[in-house]
Amino acid sequence: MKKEKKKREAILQAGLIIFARDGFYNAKINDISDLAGIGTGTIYLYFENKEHILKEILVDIWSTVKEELDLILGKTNITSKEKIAKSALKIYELAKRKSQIARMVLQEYAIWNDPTFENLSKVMGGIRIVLFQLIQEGIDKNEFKQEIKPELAVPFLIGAVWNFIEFALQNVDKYPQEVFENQIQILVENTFLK
Amino acid sequence: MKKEKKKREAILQAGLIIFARDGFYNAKINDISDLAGIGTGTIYLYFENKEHILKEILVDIWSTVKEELDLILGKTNITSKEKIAKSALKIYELAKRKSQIARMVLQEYAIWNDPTFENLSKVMGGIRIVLFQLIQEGIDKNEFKQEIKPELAVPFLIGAVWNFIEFALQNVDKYPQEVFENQIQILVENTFLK
Amino acid sequence: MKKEKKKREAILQAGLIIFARDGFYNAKINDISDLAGIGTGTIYLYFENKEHILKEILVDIWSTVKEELDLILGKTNITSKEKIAKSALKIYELAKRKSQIARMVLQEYAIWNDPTFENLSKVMGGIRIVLFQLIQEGIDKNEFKQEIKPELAVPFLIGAVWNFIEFALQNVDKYPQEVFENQIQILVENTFLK
Amino acid sequence: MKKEKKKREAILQAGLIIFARDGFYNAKINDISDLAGIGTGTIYLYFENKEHILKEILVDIWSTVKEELDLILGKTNITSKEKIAKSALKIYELAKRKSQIARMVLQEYAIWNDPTFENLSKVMGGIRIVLFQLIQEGIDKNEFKQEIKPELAVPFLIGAVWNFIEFALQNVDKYPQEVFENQIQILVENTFLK
DNA sequence: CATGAATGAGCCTTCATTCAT
DNA sequence: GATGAATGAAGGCTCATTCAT
Repeated sequence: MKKEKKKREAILQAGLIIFARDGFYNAKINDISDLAGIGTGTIYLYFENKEHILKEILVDIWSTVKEELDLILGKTNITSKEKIAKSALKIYELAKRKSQIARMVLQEYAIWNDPTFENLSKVMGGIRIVLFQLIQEGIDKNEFKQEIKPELAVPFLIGAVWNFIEFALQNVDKYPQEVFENQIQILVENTFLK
Repeated sequence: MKKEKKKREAILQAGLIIFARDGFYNAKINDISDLAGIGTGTIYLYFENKEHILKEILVDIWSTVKEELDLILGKTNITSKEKIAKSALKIYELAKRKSQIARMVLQEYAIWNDPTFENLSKVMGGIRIVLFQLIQEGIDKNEFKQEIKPELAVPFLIGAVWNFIEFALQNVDKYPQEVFENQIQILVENTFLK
Repeated sequence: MKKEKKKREAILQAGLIIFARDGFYNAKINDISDLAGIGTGTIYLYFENKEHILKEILVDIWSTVKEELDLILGKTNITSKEKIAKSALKIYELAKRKSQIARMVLQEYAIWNDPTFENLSKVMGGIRIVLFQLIQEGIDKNEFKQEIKPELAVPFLIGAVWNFIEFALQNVDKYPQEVFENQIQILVENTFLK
Repeated sequence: MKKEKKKREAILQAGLIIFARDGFYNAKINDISDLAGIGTGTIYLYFENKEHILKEILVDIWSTVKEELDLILGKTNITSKEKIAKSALKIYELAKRKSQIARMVLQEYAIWNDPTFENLSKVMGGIRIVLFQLIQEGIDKNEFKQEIKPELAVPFLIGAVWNFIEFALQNVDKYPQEVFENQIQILVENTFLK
């Protein structure tokens, strides 16, 4: 990794933590640069402004999510029911593993669709498409209810999983992990089955 | 309606619109007072500060939602499946009727659980309880899947409906209303059925 | 006392207490009107503005002081030494009896000489003149040091007594009253004696 | 002098002038920064807030006074009478030399004892102690009146000198300097002598 | 006369961004 | 490239004063 890349990375890492802790509007650029171990001005060598740091963080995370979903969609040896359950579980696992990241992403939901964040919208759009395909596939294979309209089911599904995760992260100690993993799959599967 | 009430109401109405348009942090107190047709300082005769305006707006809205859910929960002549579908539909209708309000509420999701907003947390907690009871009832009556844990299903359900509405409000022209109403019920019902 | 007078009086009484408690700049007009048991606007029927309330309070108090000093100056059967000691004692007693008033007067020292407070300056000027005459008399009668310049001794004396009182009021419990009374006389007498 | 020090100093200098001209409550931060030739925000790089600027100014000045008094107290080759006279003269000279500073200090008397200004109270306390020792010494050496209680004489003395200076600064042209210097010494000496 | 709700000018402070070194 | 001191626009909030009732 080159030096330049290293500093960009440090800013993103620090931004992640500070944004997650304070939220976008209460996060201070100086806190980010301090945590990143660089000068205040250096931030502006790598990012246009505060918003662009957040944008890139969110794009990174959701890109990872999308990659995982693409893998699942591409599998041929499992049912749609299994695919959709696996997708939910995968997202849950990702969120748990990087709970700090997840928290941040979840809290800044208001920005997901902000038109000024083009790249982000693009990534989010990509995720919606994958999920759309996943659901459509289930319908086509007659595994899922025929009345379901995939384009409307997608936001339903995303909101459900997202808020479930938010809850799970806040109540990490109240239930064994298996319960969370089990429940998210049951609920998601059930949502679409005939 | 007394004069005093009228001015409070004007502030809340204006706050609603400005907060929905700009988000909490970008909303300017002067924009709110201008829109309300009052002086800057007048705001502070009725509200402690900017946060408290938002708080009250959110409490008002969620209180209405809770009242409706209480009514549904209290019915004795319908199945749990119907109750849960009706609940989702009711929330959807409320949101549609006051879409501006809904938008605002949805965007400020980050504040729902903010412990500094006591009253709000209380109302949200109340809603969670009603939904919990609704789901538990379905399980007890053996209408819903026994494996479902209601306390985990609640955030799943809330997130699902909330994000579905967000989507519906953004795509109001793309589908006839019946489709939205139909889909939200199908998806919600399905989530819990055996 | 007529009604009108009564309300003026109430404002002055309340102003006294609030100004003494909070200082001029931190005192709030509403606190004064509340304490006076009248409406906010009523204040402005009797006083031009906040400053004029303070002005009148200070004029009242210093006028009382001046009257007492005039009486002492007019006496013919006592020495100048006794007169000057008696003057200091008198001021001390006045201050003690109305310690709340005194506190206020003392703390707003910065205003004593403010040119915008004409009447006040006039009263203060009157006090200076009385003290001047008192000291001059002592010099003329050869009781006091001939080198003393009365016009310069006056501010010395005023500052001394004033700050002594400030200290006494703050340490009311640490010494018996006789000690304060005794000391103020000794110190003042001594200052001028041959 | 380093750059950093220079800017701090510029703020203190400007604060001095503005506070002296307008008083603490009427002084505007922007006036200070303008006069200091810096940006508004720069003030807050060096001082927590408006109050802290004033605090530091006052501490600086009174510290200088204390140092001078310590020197005088330490002398062994002069009488207590001379010491006390010299102290008063020294303070007078300091005030004259930096009359603008003195004016400011005098006008903000109300803050001298404000408990929120710890450092300042500490310095003022130090001055009181030195004067106490000075007077006690005179009593012990049987130069001063035995009946005098030093702890009560101190506020008397401080108030006297402070108000004398205030007067002197306002009437600088009316008397030759020697008169002021002469009188302050006579009055102070006399106050304590047997 | 009396009221107190309404006003809005004014000010301290913050913090994203810049730029001289 | 890197820095961090400096900037100054912006905005929430206060409170003396007003005026319709």
